[in-house]
Amino acid sequence: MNDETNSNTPPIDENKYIALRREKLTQLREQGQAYPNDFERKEFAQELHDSYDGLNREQLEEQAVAVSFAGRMMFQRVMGKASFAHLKDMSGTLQIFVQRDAIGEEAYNAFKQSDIGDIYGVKGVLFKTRTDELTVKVSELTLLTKSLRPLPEKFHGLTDQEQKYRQRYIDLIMNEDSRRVFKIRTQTISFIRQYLTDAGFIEVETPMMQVIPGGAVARPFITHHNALDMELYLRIAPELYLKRLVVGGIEQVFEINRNFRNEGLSTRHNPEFTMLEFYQAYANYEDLMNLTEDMVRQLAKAVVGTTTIDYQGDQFDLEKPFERMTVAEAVMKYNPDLDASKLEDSDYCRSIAEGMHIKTEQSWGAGKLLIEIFEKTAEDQLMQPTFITAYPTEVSPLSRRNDENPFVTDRFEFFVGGRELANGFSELNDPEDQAERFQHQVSEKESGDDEAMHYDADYIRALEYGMPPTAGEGIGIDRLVMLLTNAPSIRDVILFPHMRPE
RNA sequence: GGGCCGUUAGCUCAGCUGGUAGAGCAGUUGACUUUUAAUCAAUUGGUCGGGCGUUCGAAUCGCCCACGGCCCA
Repeated sequence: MNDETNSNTPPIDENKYIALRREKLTQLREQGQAYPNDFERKEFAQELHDSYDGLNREQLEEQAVAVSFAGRMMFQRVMGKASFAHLKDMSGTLQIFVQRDAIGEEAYNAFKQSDIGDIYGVKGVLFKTRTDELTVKVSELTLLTKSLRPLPEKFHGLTDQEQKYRQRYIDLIMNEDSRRVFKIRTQTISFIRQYLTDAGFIEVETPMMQVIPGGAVARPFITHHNALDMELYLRIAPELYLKRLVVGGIEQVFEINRNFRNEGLSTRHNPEFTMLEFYQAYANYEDLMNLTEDMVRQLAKAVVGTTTIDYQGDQFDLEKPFERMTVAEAVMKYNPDLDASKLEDSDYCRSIAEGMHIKTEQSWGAGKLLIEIFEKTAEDQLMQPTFITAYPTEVSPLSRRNDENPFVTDRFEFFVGGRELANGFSELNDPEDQAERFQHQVSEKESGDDEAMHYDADYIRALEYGMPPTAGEGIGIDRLVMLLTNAPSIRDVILFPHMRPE
């Protein structure tokens, strides 16, 4: 960073606490290397607890276990000529016991000057206190990093939502539950990756910057490539690229990566979010429902140890077979007064929708109207794990038509707690049907729907080479993690959620 | 985009119908060689989110703005 950028840096908050710590840092600089990098950390807190918590005082004393341990000081208690402190590392917390007579008067006085948040390396021998807490009796103590900013008070921790999101590092230092959430997130992604790999799927990476944003109905972010002087779109979905790979013979393929959608923010929407998409040739949407059911059930067992999920006051059972019903069945279940035989009649659906104060467009057919009715009256009632099938063709431009009823497609969405977690279908592999559907989307776009899809000519060309019968699915990882961690907002499961600049 | 709520010390929060801004923890100084939200004594600390207005007087009332939270579209 040069001087100019420094001078452009807005001043950040300073206060007397920071000033006092800066003075201590200045002294450290005068005494030598203030930021040493030669401490050799050999043990983690948790492995020491695992190995030695079980031993009694006498056994520990006999073994005289020497350790070299480092961490952030989260707690310090000075009692005259001896002090206790807790050092926290990535794995957990370990107590240290520092005595003047063991490390010398000069070092001990320096230790008394330290602040909560300082990072220490210690060498010493393990012992147990009167209350049987595993503790390092320190023989050598090194201040590795001076902390200049005071941490939140230990009892309440950091509760301010905004600060948790903007300064996630403080949140992670202070809140065990936040660390737990992000650990479960990591474990979730690892589990899924392993599950699919074990099932013969191959993981790939496809473009995040696309010339034609496809694969979903959403508004994209636009960016610009200088050398080529052209607009590019951040992807809204990887779908069309993954299906090109199926054409190319990668018959079972998946990607876990970020999608970007230029839409409003809410507790369920972040502009960038993580999606799993996977495709399997010679499978249909029912195979994928079965796979999803098994994967979600096993995932829950693996990462939270139970298939009974407590979520914001509700309880969901992932053990018993997931319910399955069609869109039309769901609409009738929650609107028993409707005429089931007229749900494919656009005039009928329009009058019902308008009676529900749904804002409709003239161009909408029965399928779109039916989905609006479904979303308004049924979706948020789907609490227990439920697959909804038979989505109207009109709202499923990439899905294969149903053989018996071309009004609907071989598609499902998966709901838990009233929230859509997954969307899958037998893929439309008829290039001529796909071309027509794209054409329909283009006319929607021309009549003002800026979320409608573009015509992707190369994708049609790929299909013309022949894509085997295939089923594909997308699972929203963030929402899945919300469910598993009992998180009320998507921002709680994204390390650095999007915020307006301070 | 609309509605409601919030923004006060480093952190967590009080602050009534307008009258010199408070607590706990943290910090500072001192005591204490097995503490667990340690204890004891003393003590510092504020542009009350920003701006404008009403008023003799505004953290408090009104308007505007910023940021956040929740709900709705």
